[in-house]
This record gives sequence, structure tokens and C-alpha cells, in this order.
Amino acid sequence: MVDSCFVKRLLQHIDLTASEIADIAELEREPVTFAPGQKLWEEGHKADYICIVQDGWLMSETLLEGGERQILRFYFSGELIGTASIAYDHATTTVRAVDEAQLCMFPRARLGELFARHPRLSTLFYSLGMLEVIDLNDRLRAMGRTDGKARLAHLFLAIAERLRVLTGPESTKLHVPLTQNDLADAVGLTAIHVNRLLKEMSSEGLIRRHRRELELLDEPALRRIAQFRSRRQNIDLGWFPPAQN
Amino acid sequence: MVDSCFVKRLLQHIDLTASEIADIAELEREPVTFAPGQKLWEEGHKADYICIVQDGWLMSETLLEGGERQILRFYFSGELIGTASIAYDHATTTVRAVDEAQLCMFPRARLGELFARHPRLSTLFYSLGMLEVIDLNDRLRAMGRTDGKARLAHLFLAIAERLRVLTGPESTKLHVPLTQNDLADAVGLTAIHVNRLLKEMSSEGLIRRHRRELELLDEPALRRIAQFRSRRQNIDLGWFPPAQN
DNA sequence: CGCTATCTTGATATGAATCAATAGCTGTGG
DNA sequence: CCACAGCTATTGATTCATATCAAGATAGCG
Repeated sequence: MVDSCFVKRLLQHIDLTASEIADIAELEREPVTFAPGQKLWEEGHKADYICIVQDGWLMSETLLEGGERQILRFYFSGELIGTASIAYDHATTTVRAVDEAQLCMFPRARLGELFARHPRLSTLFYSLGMLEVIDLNDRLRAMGRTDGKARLAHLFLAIAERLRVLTGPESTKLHVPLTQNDLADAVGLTAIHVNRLLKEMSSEGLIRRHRRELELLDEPALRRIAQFRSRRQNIDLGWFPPAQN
Repeated sequence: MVDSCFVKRLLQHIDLTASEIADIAELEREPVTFAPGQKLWEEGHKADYICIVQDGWLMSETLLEGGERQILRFYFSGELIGTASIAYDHATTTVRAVDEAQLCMFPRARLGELFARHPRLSTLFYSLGMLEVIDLNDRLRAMGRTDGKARLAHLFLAIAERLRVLTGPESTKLHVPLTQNDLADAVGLTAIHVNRLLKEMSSEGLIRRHRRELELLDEPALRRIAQFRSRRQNIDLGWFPPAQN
């Protein structure tokens, strides 16, 4: 019954009713495939869709006038894309697939209906949306007050923490299909400097990186360097209203 | 009837029903005063409250191990504080008053009840929450890919845009009760460097700053420097469910 | 098998941090 | 009402992290 990866993710947080599950599953019809590099939508363009990631790696990015890019967020299986721009009728960032990705798209109005039918899901979605704020706060802290190596370590750990929801908590080998250029645009450095930092981190036995695989060899040290605070905790359901059906 | 600054803010976006207004107004009882510098709560501590800012200036911040500080967000009249940590049972950042502030505090469960009674408000609150994500995306872009002067310009413009919701769109003189040290901790620089940049910006006729007043003298130039994208737009109500009572 | 993206390395330049010192301002207590 | 304490702001000299410029080396891919 639960073949929806989004439902699976929600069930890690909360015990959904059959009716809630059925209505969420309704959103996951006809997955669409996106090729690596392909855009879901572009910054500034009209956008009315929300996507559930079935599978794959995606990212949200924004360009500056000089052509510099800032990568804002990565998205993995079971996550929602498009909610960040939900307050506006246009996309505030460009979203594209990194690796080939499978997505289920639905119009925003479906989310409105879901909120109306299931008040408890509206609080759940609100909580999950606020987790994105926390992630961004953590990124901002890293960007503003730590050096390049710490920012890279932070990025790796943040990605690992989110990928492990899917792979289990022990996996140290992660599929990370990012180029050094992508890493640079995510942490606000140049690709050249990222190259030197990665080499340094490898020689220090912190990580191993080959092709699209990243291995975290000394995670305690990485956590120390990044001053990483784990966000892997149960979410607080105490304030949620009861499920209505 | 509408003496609630929070309702006033919401009414700028959406035409609330009397019942919605009444239930929101219920949240704004007995404002509490916080002195400059006083903490609402501290990172890591148990926290179950949401606050509506009646009046004043507040900020959210986080400390690093070496004592460095990153300021994450400022809060103004009519805004909600505490939502960012709503997914956890503890505060993920420290929040304190910058200037003397008046707040109305209420437990999270009240928000859950409100969502259950008024589905349309849950979509509205969700949208407003996602605006915070957009703000953070913009900050991240500035931090990762622009230099100190652009980051300062961006901060000033972002503050101005949000203060002008209260003061009207033409005001160029803003009350900004931040020290150079605060500015530095907000944009990820040292106070010394901020001092030099402010002097430079003053001599270029971009701003004037005296004590707690900031004047934006050449806003077009500031926008160019910061590559500032205005976020002042009506929010998209198209996907909201109808009001139920 | 060559093309193009990716990665690597060295030399130099620069924005911002650090170190150090001083001056101004604000509130407080005697 | 003055003097002192403690933030806040200012300025100069030096250092450091990271960017920029330049050139190859690899490696996946059609």
C-alpha cells in the first residue's frame, strides 16, 4: 500500500490515518523523468506546481549578474520541491536535476485542498517547511562565520544526514554527483580553492572522493571542523490538532 | 476593532473574515515588555512558545565555539517569532530584543487549534513561513557570492523593505538600532572592516548613518551594488481553500 | 579517437582578518 | 557635576584566506 516515498517519509514522523495516506498518495500520480541538468523551472518564470521527488538528486540555484551561481539547496527522494516559492506566482529560484530524477508534479491548489481536508497535515507540512528554515540558518552560520574547509565539511555532513534517511544511519559511502564546481557554488568558494581543500581533506584522512562517490572517513573530525549540529530528531507533534479522518 | 498589528499585517495580504480576525486577535493578549539585549529564549533550551511582535526590534542569533556570532534574522512589528523552531521541542537559535520590544506570547498548541478551525489561515501561515525561506535564500546568495559592501547594501535594503511595511514606502530615514558589531555579525565580516566599508559608503554618498539612524541616500545605487531583488509583492492566494467561517 | 568538461597545479593579487592603539560617547555612582 | 568604566567607533600596519590568472593533465563520451 505504501509505495509512496513521500508517505514513507512522513510516516517516520507521524502515524498517518488511512484517509490521510490515501489523499497524499493521490498527489503521486504519473512520475515524470528529468535528465541530468534539465530544469524544472527557471527563476522568475510563472510557476504553480509542487513536486514530490520519487528518486534522484536535484538542486535549487540562483544566478548573479556576473554569471556567478549560488546553489541554495539539494533535494532528495521523498522531499517536496516548489514550496519555497509558494507565496508568489513565480519561481524565486531555478530548480534542476543533478542526476536523473523522477518527480510527481501537482498544482498548488491540491495542497490547499489537502490542508482543508486534513488540518493535522497542514501542521505537519508547516513543521517540515520550517525545517528548511533551520537548514538555511545552519548554512548561513557556516557561510558567515567559518572558513572554506569547515563549510565543505558542513555541506558533506548535511547531505549525509539527509541521505541517510534513505540509506540507513551507518552508511559512510554516499552517492554525491556534484562536481568541484558545484561544491564551490554551494559553499561560496571557487572551484580551484575547493580542489585544494578537497586534496587537503583527503590527505588528512577526513574524506575520500572518487567520481561521484564521497566517503566520510573521519566523521567525528568532520563534525568538529564544521561545528556541526545534528538536526536528526523527532519532530514535536505535541501541538498538532487530532487527525479528523 | 483591528488594533492587532498582526491582523493588520495579514489584512495587507488577504481579506480575513470576522471569525478569523477574532480568533487571531485572541492570540494577542497581555503584551510583555523585553529590555534591549534581553533574551526571549536561548538556543537549545526547551521552548514551546510563539510570539507576535507588537512593537520593537528583535533578532535571532547563534554562537560558534570560538564565541563568534552569526545574526540570522531581525524581527519587526507584526511578525511571528518562534515558528522556525516549531518542528522541535527546543529553540534552535537564541532570540533577543535589540531595542525595547513588546510581545504577545502563546503556546504552540494555540496555533494548531487555529489551523484546525481555519484551514485558510493554515495556508496563509504556510505562505508567510515560506517567505522566510526566500529571505534566507537571498541572504545566502549575498553571503556566498558578493563582497562585503554588497552584503551591507543588501542588508540595509532588506531591512528597509520590511520596515517600510510599517512606515510607508517612501521613508529613506530608518531607525536601525544596530552597532557596527551587530552589522558585522549579520553579514559575516569583522566590525573593523564594517567600519571601513561604512565610511566608504558614506563618502560615496550611498548612505548616512548616525547613532541609531540610517539614511539611504542613493537607493538605486545600493540596489545595483547589492543586486537586490525586491520581494515586495502580493502573495498568491490562488491556491488557498475558501474561508470556512 | 578526438572533444569537452573536469580536475590539478603554480604564481600572483586582493578582500578581509588580525593586531595594536586611540578616541568618543553614555551611563553611573560618588 | 565630575570622573571613571565600558561599550562603540576609528585608524594604521601587517597577515592570511581565498580569488584570479595561466597552463596542463585526465577522463568520460560521442
